[in-house]
Amino acid sequence: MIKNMPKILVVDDELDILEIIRHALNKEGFEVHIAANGFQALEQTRKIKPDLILMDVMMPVMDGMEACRQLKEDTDTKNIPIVFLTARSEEFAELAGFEAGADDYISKPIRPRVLMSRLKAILRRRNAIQSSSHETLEFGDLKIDRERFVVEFMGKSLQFPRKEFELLSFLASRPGRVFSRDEILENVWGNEVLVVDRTIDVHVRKIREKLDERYIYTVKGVGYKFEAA
Amino acid sequence: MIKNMPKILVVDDELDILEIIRHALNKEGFEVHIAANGFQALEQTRKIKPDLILMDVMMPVMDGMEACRQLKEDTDTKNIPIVFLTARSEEFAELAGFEAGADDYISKPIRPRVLMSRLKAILRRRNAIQSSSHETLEFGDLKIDRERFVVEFMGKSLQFPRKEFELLSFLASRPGRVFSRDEILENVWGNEVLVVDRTIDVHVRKIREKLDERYIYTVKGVGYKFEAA
DNA sequence: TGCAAATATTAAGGTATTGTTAATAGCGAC
DNA sequence: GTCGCTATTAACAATACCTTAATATTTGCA
Repeated sequence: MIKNMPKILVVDDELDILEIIRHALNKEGFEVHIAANGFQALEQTRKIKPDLILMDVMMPVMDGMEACRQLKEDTDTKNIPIVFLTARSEEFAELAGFEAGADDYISKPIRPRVLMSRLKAILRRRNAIQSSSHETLEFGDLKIDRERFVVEFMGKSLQFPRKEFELLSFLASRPGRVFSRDEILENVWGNEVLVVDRTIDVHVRKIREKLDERYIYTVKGVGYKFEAA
Repeated sequence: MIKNMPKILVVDDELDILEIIRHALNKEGFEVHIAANGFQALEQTRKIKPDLILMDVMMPVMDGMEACRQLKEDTDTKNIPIVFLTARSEEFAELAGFEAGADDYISKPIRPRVLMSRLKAILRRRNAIQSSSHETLEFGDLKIDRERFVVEFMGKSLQFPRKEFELLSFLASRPGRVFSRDEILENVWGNEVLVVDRTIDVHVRKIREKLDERYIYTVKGVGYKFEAA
């Protein structure tokens, strides 16, 4: 029902600013979490896995720069974009933030419109279709074109629904390898899905129909695999 | 596997800023060389033939403007794009910079994402210009003339509104490739627009009307694609 | 063989995504 | 200013999709 809105962690020691930003972001539909210093930011980040962190540079306990550095060192968090809030004309701070791995910064005083458009621009970037998975997979008379989102089977071009395509594409990315339902859910549905695993069976059914009952095989008690033979 | 990364020469007399920029560019995979003034910049340029020069305007020994002028006079170096770093509201300096042959300038304070995207854009443009960036695209009875901003469809010449043209043109620039709405926003609307993504749908509607419901196809849950078939 | 567990299958409902229209705001030309 | 065109948004409709639940079938094993 409720769409999966981006989670944003806002970090600032000034409570009123925190509140203002929180409110503004909430209104846009973001899921907002807060922290009051760098240390809390680290904790929160590990807990909630935000899609983006908006962080003040100057803070007690642990400043933004240091928090940023630590987050960028951790494999689990280094890909989370970090946007710094800086006082105007803190040029050096900005450049240093850049070095620490920040993705952007926004000068105070904060203009809501600007804030929004920056955040959205950054988030948009991550929503680009993963370029790494753009190779087309070929197996005899089956071709999975990840660029066109099209499956070609025995000469015919088939439009697969998204989940079916992703599922097939995932399994076919490692032919022969058996994936458990849990692995499939992890990879095709994502981390926080609330889906019964019988759902996979249904998608498998549909795919098998379209592909003449070939390619996807059940390994009972284990999971599914893709096999070209 | 190691790609031939662009060489960038960074010229600034402030060593700490130089270091930070160097580090940041390195992280993006550029091969970075440095110089501390205009004179060194000339030397370095002749030696390493950088793909792009990022240069402060204000420097001792030889300022950026003068260095730029000299580089643009030399046949060997005049095609190397030069980007100036200028203090905020040095409008005059910017104008003078263009006169001196600069390709772009970036105002301090430097915004990381802006810096990167400008540099990449310039490098991209350079690569693109030689090949084919705004040639006219042809697909059977559809012709997209990017020079005249005109679409010819089944013999008739149609004047598309700007956004519709840009959208069609963008999708058609990589036929078959599916673009997510976010990618489309990023590329057609630009970096910092604040536009609801349903806007795309409306433009798509209008384009489809004009093109007889052909060419633009929806991939549900993913995005849109252009297909000539 | 028969039983239990795992997987298949089907159809139906709810939901997310897109389609479409119309209203509004903005911009430029005259 | 007014007219006309474009861009954007909002609101509603349409539909493709995903998921589930209920039931059937298969498989492994006692």
